[in-house]
Amino acid sequence: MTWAILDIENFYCSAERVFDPSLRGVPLIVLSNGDGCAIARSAEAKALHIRMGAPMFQIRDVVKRHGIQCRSSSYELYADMNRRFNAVIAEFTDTVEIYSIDESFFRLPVLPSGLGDVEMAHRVRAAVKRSVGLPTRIGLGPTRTLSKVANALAKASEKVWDGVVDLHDEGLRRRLLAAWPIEEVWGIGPALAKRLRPLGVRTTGELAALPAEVAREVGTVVLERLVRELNGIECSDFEPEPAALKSTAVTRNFGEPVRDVEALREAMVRRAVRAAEKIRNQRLQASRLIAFAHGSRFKPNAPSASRVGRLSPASNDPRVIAGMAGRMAEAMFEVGAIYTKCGVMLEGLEQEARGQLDMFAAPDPRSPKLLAALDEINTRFGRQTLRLGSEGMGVKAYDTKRALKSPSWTTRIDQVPVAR
DNA sequence: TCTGGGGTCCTAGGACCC
DNA sequence: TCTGGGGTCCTAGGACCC
Repeated sequence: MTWAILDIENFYCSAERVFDPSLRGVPLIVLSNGDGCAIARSAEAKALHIRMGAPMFQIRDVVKRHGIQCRSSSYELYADMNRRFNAVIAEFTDTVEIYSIDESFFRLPVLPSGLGDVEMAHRVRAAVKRSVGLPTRIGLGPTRTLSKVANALAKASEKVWDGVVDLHDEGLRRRLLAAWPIEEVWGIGPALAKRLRPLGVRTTGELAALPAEVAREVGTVVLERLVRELNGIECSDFEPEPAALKSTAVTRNFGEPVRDVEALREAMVRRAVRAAEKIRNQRLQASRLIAFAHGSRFKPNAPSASRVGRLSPASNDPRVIAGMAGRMAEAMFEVGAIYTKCGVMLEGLEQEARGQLDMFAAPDPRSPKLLAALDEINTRFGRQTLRLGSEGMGVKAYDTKRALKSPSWTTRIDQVPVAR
């Protein structure tokens, strides 16, 4: 069996280009929430040395000089494009594992077609290009980790490989891994690379040769498994079902810094309401709530505070969750402090209690119907149609800015592209 | 002036129990 | 001065991912 991973080239940029041809062939960057920094770059923008995560205020000159196109991120569009390309992969195989917004693992051989893996990979790429309009690369190997290395190699030398690398052949593998730096390997971050360097481990070939005990000592079982996988030994099975969400968070920078307790509480409540909505969508409830607020991490003496609370019984009721988060915001607020970000995290997620609720635990037996009505109204008429009084009304200075957002091409009927 | 958001896994250490 | 040996559960923090 073969592991394959398909990733979309410069995903957010490529997704923007599908519906806006004027963005094709020109340098393009997609910005983080609040239009703060570049989180996706087209090949042309990379050629102009725009770094991943570069803050806008630092690259403004280059952007202007070279006419680099900028877009705010449109997560609805990217999520929709993600559904589309996964549907195409699913035409070839019933073993698709969505790994991230722009990558999916799947297994080959896909169908008894008589074609080799590499040939099939090219077919999948062509189908995604034709049906969805997105450019891709595919890595193949006997384990997930090796397919990720193969994918990275395909990315690094586009011209040499034509978008598909297969690391099954041991000779080829030895040769390529010997020249591949460990920092580029899935699972090796800066800290691990730093600990491996003194041991003389700099290339992926050297990493693969590390004895298991040493790997475990330097890293953890995670590194030990990684080394095994580099040697072609599978350490993880195919996961047919997406794993249940264990925690979720809604955290945002403020559009304008916050200095008063009312604004902090209201912003916190808005995030809490959104977090509660997210877990209701998945029929989950939370047993732990963490609220935090802090100032700029680039400024000394910036405020930073958080509070942890237990939700007992577990809940997904915005009145409960936002109530607690709002009280926490008031409790952590310091007079004179300047806050630039706050957020709410929900943990200990479990399946929603179905059927009869505990009559002593449930504050209000009408709640399930009320929440269902809330979600239905907000789905039909738009988020925030029905809201808590404590959320406040209208757009506030602290709300995140998204000045450069493209139209909602695929998710708003009044904004679908028109062909003339 | 201006620097993203959202996840997972692992380990160590404390609390608590018998 | 002496003061066990586990087990489990929880939490905080580090490291990694995209």
